[in-house]
Amino acid sequence: MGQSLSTKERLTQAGKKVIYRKGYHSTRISDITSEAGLAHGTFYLYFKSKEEFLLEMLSTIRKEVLSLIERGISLLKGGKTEEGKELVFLRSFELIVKEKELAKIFFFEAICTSNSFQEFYKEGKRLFMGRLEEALRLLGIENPDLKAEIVIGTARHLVEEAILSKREVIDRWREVLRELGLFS
Amino acid sequence: MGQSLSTKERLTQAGKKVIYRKGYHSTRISDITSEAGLAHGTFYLYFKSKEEFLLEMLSTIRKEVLSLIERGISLLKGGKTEEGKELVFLRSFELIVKEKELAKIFFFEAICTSNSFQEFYKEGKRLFMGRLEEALRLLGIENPDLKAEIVIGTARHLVEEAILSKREVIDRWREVLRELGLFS
Amino acid sequence: MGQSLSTKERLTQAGKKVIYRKGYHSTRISDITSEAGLAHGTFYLYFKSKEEFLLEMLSTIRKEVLSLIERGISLLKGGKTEEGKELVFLRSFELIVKEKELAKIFFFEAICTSNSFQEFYKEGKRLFMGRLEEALRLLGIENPDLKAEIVIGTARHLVEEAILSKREVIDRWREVLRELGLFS
Amino acid sequence: MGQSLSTKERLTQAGKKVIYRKGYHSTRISDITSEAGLAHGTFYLYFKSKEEFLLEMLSTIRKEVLSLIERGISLLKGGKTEEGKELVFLRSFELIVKEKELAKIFFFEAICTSNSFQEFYKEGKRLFMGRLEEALRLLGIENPDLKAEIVIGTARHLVEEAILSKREVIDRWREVLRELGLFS
DNA sequence: CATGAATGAGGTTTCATTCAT
DNA sequence: GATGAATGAAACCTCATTCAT
Repeated sequence: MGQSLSTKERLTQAGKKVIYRKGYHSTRISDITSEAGLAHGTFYLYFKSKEEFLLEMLSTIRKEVLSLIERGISLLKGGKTEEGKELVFLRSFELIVKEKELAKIFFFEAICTSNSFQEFYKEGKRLFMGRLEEALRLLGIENPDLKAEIVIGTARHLVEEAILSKREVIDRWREVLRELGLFS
Repeated sequence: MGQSLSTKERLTQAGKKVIYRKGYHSTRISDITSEAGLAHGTFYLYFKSKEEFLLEMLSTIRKEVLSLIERGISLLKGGKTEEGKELVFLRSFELIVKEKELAKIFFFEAICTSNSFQEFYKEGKRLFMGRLEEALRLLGIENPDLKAEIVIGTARHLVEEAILSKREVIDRWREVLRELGLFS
Repeated sequence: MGQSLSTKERLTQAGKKVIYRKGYHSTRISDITSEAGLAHGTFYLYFKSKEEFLLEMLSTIRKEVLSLIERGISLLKGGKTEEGKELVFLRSFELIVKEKELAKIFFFEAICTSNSFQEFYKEGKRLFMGRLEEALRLLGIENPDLKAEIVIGTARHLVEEAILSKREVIDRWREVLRELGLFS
Repeated sequence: MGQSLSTKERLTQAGKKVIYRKGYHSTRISDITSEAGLAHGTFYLYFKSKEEFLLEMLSTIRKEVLSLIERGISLLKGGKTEEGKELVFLRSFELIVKEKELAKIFFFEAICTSNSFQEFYKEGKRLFMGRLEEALRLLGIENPDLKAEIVIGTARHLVEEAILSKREVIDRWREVLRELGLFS
């Protein structure tokens, strides 16, 4: 921290940026390395292949969001309802929107790259949904499984709007949560 | 039915099938033609390029769904509330789920193929949302624009489940509509 | 004559026109047939292949010009000097310029198509040169072989100007002949 | 010499050789690379496309000959008549004949490849002619523009003989120049 | 650690030619 | 004779990956 980034991190940052801009398929390894100011071959010192690189990007965002939600659930379990809700429903959403480069990669590149990435995406979605349902249950919401689907669907829709149309969606998301009776 | 299809239709059907299975990027023209039992070059008698082929697939599903919704809106305007709701909220959803090959192409290939396809997708989404909002307004629903976002997001989520996880989602969709106060 | 053209002739005329415009390599058989208002396959009822078609074009112009020159030489031999010179040096040049479509094909497509066409071109050139030298000898010109090379080279250059730059070259050609002491 | 050539140079040399032998259209990129002992893809590290490669070949010869003539003209302007004539009329011709591979590409491939190459050829010819006329004017020759056309046409004819029929033409060219009163 | 030249498999597209009607 | 749908060989070009320095 404060330190100049490691070579691997430079590649990751560059890849995030370039893939966000051009999409995974149109991004060449040399785009990433030249964005990072490194030689083409350097890429392969840190990643086995382009696919593995994508997987690393995807894991990052998946892990970050999940851990946020899990911390929220711990709070809920500890009786800190407001703080928990905040993390589970707001902070996690804001994180995704803030990390729109990674989010775009997760939501829009994962499915159409290959079947193994599709699996990765599905697994991620299942994990999100499970946590969400648990949170809703802890909050005593009726039909938590159904509500979870509505929440996750609408969230995804707004994230899409943020990414594809650069729309501001944070406030809208609060409205949605209010409408669904999850926030007041 | 039972009639032999035109060559173009054979290509379209084959393409739909193969792209659904392998994804647009992994599908080679020769995959499509050999699935159709035709020679490689035949493809180019009917489509200018692989991209144009994709566009045709995308247009098909977009047009079909939109026209269904529009017919529903006409009914709503004509006072036939129940029939209208049926078309706008149920039949259109069922159509998408039935045409899951095309739907997958629309929802998952459009965004990550090239910017022009992304625009096509965005335009489609805008059109869907506009119609949906209109329908909700005709039904006297409060906050029709907000509701439209929730509806479209959740619908998309369930379609994704149907496509990626082969989950049965028709009944679930009815539950969602009921939960949102749109059906009884 | 006066009759509508035969199918074969329609193809030939169309080919002449299209190849002049687009060049032999860029011209597709279907360009020729559609210019002629015929079906694609019809081409192959009259020509064995695209190459044979080119050969026929090339033969046409070669034959026409040679026969003109030969008639001129006959006149020279019969003592009709002025009429002979007229044919050999002027009419033949004018014919080539008038038939610029065929001339372009002969001069610019023959060499770079394949080795057999190169041979055809070389043979044509040898024939032209032989006749020209004979004519010059009949006229009692000194160094007829050398003069023939100068005449043929300059003629070709002006034809090129006419074809590539649409320059008017008939008068210029007369000046050249005068400069070379062949006309007064 | 004896030094190993750069990769780009190896490709250029190989291309020159192969195109001379087979013609531009019949030459595949892989012919060039395998002649150079390199992999197919290497070609595209040094040239954007087959067309750009051709352009480079064409530029080379055009530039070389023009610079020779321009040096000759400088000499003429400086009063060094004999040395200037030598460069303008003899050395430049010899250079073209020596570089017959490139000359063939310039004279026979440029015209029939595409319109942009045709333009390149026409521009080259215009430049040659302009210089030649200037030289003739500096030498006090009458009708320099007409003479320039005769000189350029005949030169081109002899170059063609050298290339297509492997004829020895240097001495013949001297005869031509003498016949035209440009050398003694 | 880093470099970047070289590799070559693989995909899209074109179009001369055939042939059943 | 005429048609035009279908064929499939070839050629261009890209780019992930390797490896000698």
